[in-house]
Amino acid sequence: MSFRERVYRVTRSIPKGKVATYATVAELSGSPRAARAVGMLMRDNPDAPHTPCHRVVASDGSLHGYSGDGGLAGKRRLLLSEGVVFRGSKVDLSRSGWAGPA
DNA sequence: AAAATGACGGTGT
DNA sequence: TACACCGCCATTT
Repeated sequence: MSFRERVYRVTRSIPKGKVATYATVAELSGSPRAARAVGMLMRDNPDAPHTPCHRVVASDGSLHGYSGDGGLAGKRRLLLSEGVVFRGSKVDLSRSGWAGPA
């Protein structure tokens, strides 16, 4: 099982209507400081049917990138569509932030 | 095997 | 709050 396998697995486990930070995904994947590497893997999976990478945002709630359709704008719209609470151009992590399995 | 890259995070200015 | 710099990790060349 590779690091990426774990990352994708975590990404899939993010509840609908909530978002996880790259750092959180990295931590749940076993490498708390690998947020950067996580982002790379997300890029490889735009919006694959099994990996909702659009639910992964930066630590401050800001959206970084999105290789999927619509780019960041599309990503923001998608999250909004799932019920994620936005605060301006950033996600309200205090409300829609997901810190991992309860 | 080594160097370069990148959807990051934290700190400093 | 916004911008710049350094440090980190896994992947790719």
